[in-house]
Amino acid sequence: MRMIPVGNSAKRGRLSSPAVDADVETTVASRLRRLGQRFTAGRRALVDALTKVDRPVTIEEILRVEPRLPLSSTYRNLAILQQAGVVHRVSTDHEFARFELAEDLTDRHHHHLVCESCGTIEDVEIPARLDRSVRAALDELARTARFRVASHRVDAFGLCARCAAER
Amino acid sequence: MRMIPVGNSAKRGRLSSPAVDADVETTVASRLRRLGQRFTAGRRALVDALTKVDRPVTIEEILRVEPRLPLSSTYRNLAILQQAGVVHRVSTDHEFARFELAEDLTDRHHHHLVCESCGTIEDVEIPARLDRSVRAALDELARTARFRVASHRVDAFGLCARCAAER
DNA sequence: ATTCGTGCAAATAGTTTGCAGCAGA
DNA sequence: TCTGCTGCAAACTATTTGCACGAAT
Repeated sequence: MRMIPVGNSAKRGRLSSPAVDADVETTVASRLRRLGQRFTAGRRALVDALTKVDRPVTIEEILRVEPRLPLSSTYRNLAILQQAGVVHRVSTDHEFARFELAEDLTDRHHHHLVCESCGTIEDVEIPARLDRSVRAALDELARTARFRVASHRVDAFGLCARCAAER
Repeated sequence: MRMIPVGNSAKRGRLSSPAVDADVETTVASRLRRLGQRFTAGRRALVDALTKVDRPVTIEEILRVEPRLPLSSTYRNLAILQQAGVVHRVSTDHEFARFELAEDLTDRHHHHLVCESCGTIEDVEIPARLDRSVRAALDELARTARFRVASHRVDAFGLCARCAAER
């Protein structure tokens, strides 16, 4: 398993300190409270870790950043945070599940470049107008199937720069 | 069986008979041969089962249709067929992996309506022009990340008609 | 004090693999 | 005949859960 540099999101005014955006903290706390759940240190560490990386990460990657977190609590807390709408689980063809912060916490509707070789996922933003067209088309098709669309996903699969170089 | 007519090239008529299209048989056989693999009865049964259902199915669903297939051989053969480019593995947020025939065998570039409640997936076709726009936009974004796009995916998540009714 | 979270260890479950026999080219 | 496919059972591994202790309200 290779080391992946933990890059910081180029978001305006984002802290580079270990602390999480106070805004995000408040939102997370209130969403947890809504479920009768507490915003404990372990959960804060998870949100922290996910804030620092701007792409979906595996549990292993999270534990590499936060080695003090026990495996079982991490699974349990990611599930809770997912229920609270704070974390989004991204399914992949690779062996490990990946997690990211929910879009409404990052204010960045994005899509994914999924490397079929190493499983790494990069975030990208497609033009808003195109995204709206996709959504409209899906809504229209869903109508025929009486399917209720909640969200959509546009992903690209292929080879990341690193894996392409290794060939 | 939901067909949504769209301006996509519907080159070949679909059979409604239980047997697999002879065309598909030939293609599958040759792709297997390319890997030094045989087109055995078990593999034929798998292709058969996937041809009959027009959506990604779980192993359990396959075995319900073809109960004579042993579990381990099914996993092994699906992996082989995937390598041969005959079968495509669809990753989901649900517990089971799902499989479908490769698009170039069905001549139907399609996308998915994924039910977040029961995990069932329906196929839909979005307008070809929109699909091309999506692809172009992803190619453009990928250029920046030096990512090589091989394929893309446009999926909708929500509630299928059946699950929506149960609420 | 009581409820909820934690962390270890053990269990679960989808998937993979070793191996002996069988079958297709 | 000779590889390679099959099918059973056993192994593997990501994830989940039971339980007793600790923390927060």
